[in-house]
Amino acid sequence: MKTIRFSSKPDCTACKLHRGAEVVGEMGVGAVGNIMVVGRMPEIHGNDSLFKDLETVGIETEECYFTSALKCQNYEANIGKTDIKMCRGYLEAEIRKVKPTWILALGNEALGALTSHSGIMKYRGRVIEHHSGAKIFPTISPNAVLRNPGQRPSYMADLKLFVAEILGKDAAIPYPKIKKVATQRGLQWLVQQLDRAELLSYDVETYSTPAGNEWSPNARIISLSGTMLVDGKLVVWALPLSHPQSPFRKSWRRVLRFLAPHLSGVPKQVAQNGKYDCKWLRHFGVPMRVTFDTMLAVHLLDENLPKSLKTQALMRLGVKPWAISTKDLRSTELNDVLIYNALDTYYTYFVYLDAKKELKEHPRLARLLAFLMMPANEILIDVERRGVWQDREKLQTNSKIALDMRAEIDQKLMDWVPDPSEWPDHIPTKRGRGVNFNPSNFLRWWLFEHLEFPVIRRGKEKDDGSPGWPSVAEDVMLELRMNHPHPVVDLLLERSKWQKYCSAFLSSYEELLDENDRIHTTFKLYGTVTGRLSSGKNEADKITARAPIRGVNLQQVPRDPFVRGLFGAAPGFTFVEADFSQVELRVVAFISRDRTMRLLYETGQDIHAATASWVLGVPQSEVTKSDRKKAKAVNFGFVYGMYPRKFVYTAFTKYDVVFSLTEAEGIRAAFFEQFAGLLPWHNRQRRLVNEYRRVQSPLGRVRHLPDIDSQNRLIRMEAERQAINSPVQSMASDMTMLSMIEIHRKFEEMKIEGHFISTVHDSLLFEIKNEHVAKALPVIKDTMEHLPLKKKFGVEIDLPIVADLLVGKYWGEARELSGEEVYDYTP
DNA sequence: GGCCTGCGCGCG
DNA sequence: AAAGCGCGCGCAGGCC
Repeated sequence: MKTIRFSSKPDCTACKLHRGAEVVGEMGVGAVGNIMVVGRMPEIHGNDSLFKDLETVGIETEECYFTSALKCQNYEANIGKTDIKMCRGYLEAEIRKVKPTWILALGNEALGALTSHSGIMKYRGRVIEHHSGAKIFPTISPNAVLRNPGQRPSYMADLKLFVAEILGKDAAIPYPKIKKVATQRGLQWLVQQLDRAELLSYDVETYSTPAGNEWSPNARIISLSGTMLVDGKLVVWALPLSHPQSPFRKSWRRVLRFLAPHLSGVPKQVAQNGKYDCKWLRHFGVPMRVTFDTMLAVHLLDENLPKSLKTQALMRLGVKPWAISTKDLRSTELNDVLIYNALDTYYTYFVYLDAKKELKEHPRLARLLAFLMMPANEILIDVERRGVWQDREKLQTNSKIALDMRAEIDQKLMDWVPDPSEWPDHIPTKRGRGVNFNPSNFLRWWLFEHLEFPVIRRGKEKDDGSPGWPSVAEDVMLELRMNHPHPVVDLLLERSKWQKYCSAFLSSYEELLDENDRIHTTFKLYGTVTGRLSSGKNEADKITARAPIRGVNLQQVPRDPFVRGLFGAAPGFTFVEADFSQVELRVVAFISRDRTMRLLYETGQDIHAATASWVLGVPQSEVTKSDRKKAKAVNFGFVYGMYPRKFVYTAFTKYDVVFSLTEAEGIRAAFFEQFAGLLPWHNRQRRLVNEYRRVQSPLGRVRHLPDIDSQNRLIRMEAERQAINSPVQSMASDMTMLSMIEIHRKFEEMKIEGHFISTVHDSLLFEIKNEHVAKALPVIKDTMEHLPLKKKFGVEIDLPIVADLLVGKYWGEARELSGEEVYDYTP
């Protein structure tokens, strides 16, 4: 292999980078005609850890040419586009000489130098053609990975993908023979096969506007595919449905209904993110289930890894991504759609096998999948389909009120706005120079220059080193109200509330409320690193939706009854909210075994009130509701590793109470003296994460924390705090999930007419037929307070767990029940 | 006009 | 010197 070394240009002064540089004009070195690796600065030439990464995925470093986008080594300068441009000539000369077939671009600067594109996170992993004919493959820079090891898994996945692209062929798994089911005889064949199959991995291709919405009038299933295990043999098939070229384009609904019992009768049903496919298939009359979801399994095994089927197939099976070109499947060749659809199920099956094997080595994770994730998934399919009832009239009334309130405030604010002729030209707004009381450049100019309020705080420093925007956040306004009272400040504070209500909540509720006055969300069981659910629109909506879409976030509904009180129970039903009382702190007491905290809970005391009592120095009997709220800040903050400075800030912004730094230090010291078991617990978690680079919850949920290896001390400390918080948050949310599963089962067994309709981390929401409320309440409370944790996970939580029940017509306006009322309920 | 990011803020 | 955790979403600015 011929190698080449360009002579360096130590006297280059083309851009500013040569000034103060450690190395000037250093060119690349390495082999000709094969792979060119382009980093950011010349350090890349001898980067041992990069060499190791490349060797790991099977790239011979002796056969590569190493060079950089910038030829000067200068860590002080702020690198701009012009600097990269000036260096481009050198890089192009190297490319002409080296004639690489592949170029691996590491980081945004390399991407910019090679393609003029910017945004490495967007372009990573895609092949881009260079004008020389070479193929460019961008990914993130190895230095970014060193600074932030959490990026490592996806970085290595990219490198593996790069190798797969170079080799240009798939690895271990043979390409399947796909049976196209397009005739009556084909359907008969499919029925026979399905009836004998022990396992089916399935997937649907769908079309609707907005995307991903099975309720749309134009929603249709384009095709359905499967990979089956029949008598020990794999059978792969694809069924065209509503596609212009499909023989079943007119009868696809009937075809589905015909196949329904045979499809849903297969004992094992595997899918990737199958909740989506189930929602669609159930909507069109096929009662499919998911007995094993590859996405959920993969998420449990490593919550940090990319979970898409393509990535998993690549990482686990070495299969190169398969794809079809266009988004609108109706105008894609039917055969292409079918192949794509079938390959999805085929590779899902192999990912399933691989994930199952891995789960065998992690029995606690396997148990979480079987006892929590899959049952929860099954329940959530119907919960999402059912939706939550809203009072349509109330929504209309309140929407109008909110809009009017905002308009009224705007009008008052206008009194202080000067005539546009007095505005300076430099107000840089793209959308004209209109008045805008949202956080905008107009507002910043108006407040801080025209009205001459002092700048309290600035946002993040900009890339070129200039100071960030003056902040107009709520805490800034609160401080202005205190020290520089002015009607404008009060009005703006009031306005931001109504603005948020209008834009984020009421208007989207109005758009999304369905014809049965119900509003829908999509829950994700793989949306968080701790095991909590996340809630919102579905993925497809986020990408393509322009029109109204289904999917509000049910976990951030303002507690103000003005908004929360819109949600409720449909006529004839009662709304029931069941809250775990202080469940996270009880779990802290359980895990840390702190004696004081345990004693407080064992004797049925209120820990927030207790903390309020000694922080504020008042007897516990005189602790007010707002005192208790302040104490919450103390408890949560310090338990999870908050320090005095931040505590002062949070106490002020979130709880409206002013502490000095000295006071805060005193409170913190007293807190850890009071709960003497907490710091030793913190230290245990720190030791564990440093030793194993991960932590586990008592139920066995794993949080990987690769950032513990960061070279940056602040990032390491962040990982340590996450090691403290994660097991607690995980256990608390798993308790909520288990409650949901158990209560759902009991409702079915006891034939209680009522449904679980939503959850917000430590609370469960139900809609229960009026006549069945009395029967349901004790079931809910007993289940939550006595979860079968011992039976299912071998964990005995030796502390009282308490659930508070609230009953009413609307959420947020429901009445809290006493213990007796739960067991002897009269409406 | 599409797409991305930073910020601020809704919730637990 | 700086140091709660976990989310999703809307707006504005700015790039292409």
